[in-house]
Amino acid sequence: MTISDAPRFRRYASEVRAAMLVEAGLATLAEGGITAFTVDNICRRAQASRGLIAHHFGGKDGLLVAVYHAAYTPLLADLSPDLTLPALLDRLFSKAHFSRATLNIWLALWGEVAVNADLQIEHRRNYGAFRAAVARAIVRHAPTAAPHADDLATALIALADGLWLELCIAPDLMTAPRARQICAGLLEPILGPLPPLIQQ
Amino acid sequence: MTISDAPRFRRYASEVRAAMLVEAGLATLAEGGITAFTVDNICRRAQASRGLIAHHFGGKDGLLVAVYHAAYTPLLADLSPDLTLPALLDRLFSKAHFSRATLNIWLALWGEVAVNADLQIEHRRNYGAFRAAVARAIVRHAPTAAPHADDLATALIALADGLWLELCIAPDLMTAPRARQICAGLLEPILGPLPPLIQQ
DNA sequence: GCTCTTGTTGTATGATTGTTCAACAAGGTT
DNA sequence: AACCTTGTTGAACAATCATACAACAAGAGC
Repeated sequence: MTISDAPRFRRYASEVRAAMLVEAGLATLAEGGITAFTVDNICRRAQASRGLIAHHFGGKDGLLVAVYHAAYTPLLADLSPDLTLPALLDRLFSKAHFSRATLNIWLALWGEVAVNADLQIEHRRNYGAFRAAVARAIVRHAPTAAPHADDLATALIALADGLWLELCIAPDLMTAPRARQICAGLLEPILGPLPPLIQQ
Repeated sequence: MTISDAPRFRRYASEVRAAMLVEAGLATLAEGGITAFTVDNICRRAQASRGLIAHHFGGKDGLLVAVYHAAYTPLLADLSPDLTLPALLDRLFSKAHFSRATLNIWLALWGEVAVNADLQIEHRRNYGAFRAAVARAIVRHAPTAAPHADDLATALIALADGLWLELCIAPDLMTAPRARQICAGLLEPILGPLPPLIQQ
């Protein structure tokens, strides 16, 4: 009878384990919404013990803030000042972002943001940065639209979010390319042609 | 020392009490999101004992479905076939509907719908009826748009939802009239003038 | 191979969750 | 005024929740 001396667990660097927990949190939100966002569920998925969330994030609320950050990261990455409008649309309607899993995560987060003051502050800051980038891209694409750039940026983001929401109702009908097409169809009379850069 | 013989509680007709619980459920969602949607919170708000939710709705899930219905009711009411497009916009961007409280309720519900199969079925049915009415109003307003009526209806609803979502970020900046104006601004190049019928 | 740092475990704890159900009483009917 | 229907109560229950913390051990440095 041999007693296994294989390590009972593995030690990770703090940032690595934190990232694993955030990833598990995102997956949990995608699968079960905010209701499923429990310490047990997340730690089970991350294959870690319950104590780790408190240890790395101070508690469940801390992890939720980190998860929120992680959700926003791909949208805010590489927002260079000379990002073109078609490139921005490509990003908004990419398969990775315009997906059911990502939508579920955002719906769960929005429901919390609407009601949680701390998340709200963070939300406004991130959203503000994103809208500013959209407005810049609009002006760059159609300088004459500059006076209404803010309204147009708001409308563009609203359209993207609303079409995205459509995935809740008809995930098979509302594909990313079709959403992009509908969005461009409404903007082109005002902003000129907005061809896709990448064929999906 | 007198012992009060005032009734310890009041009996309501089944439908009346059910409506009271639904109302309390809506208020709870508006205030605290889906996380606050608990039997205790709702019954406390409705000034009823805990057993009543099970008695009238079979359980918490049953109440949630009823609450979902109640949230959709004002949107689906009076969708007569000859509803005009400006009148429809007036409804979507009315102060009662385009409000923070209503948005919070919907964000909480969407987060659940995304993840709950029963709610999803109900959601698709209601949403389908609503979009059909929007498409009818579009064709009625601009018959030449008939071939793209479905896409336009989708886009219109998406815009309304997305602008509504803006209340999460800047409740003071995004007013109902401004949202209506932005929405009309995008649709008018395609559908012609869409003046508000009612001055808010 | 020893030590020391620190990431990790898992139990204990108390609060809160949704559901059940037997007892109760409000209020109309007779 | 006695009765009966049925809406209502609230305690009991098991399950689940987030957190705290003392014991543990992985693995790098020596």
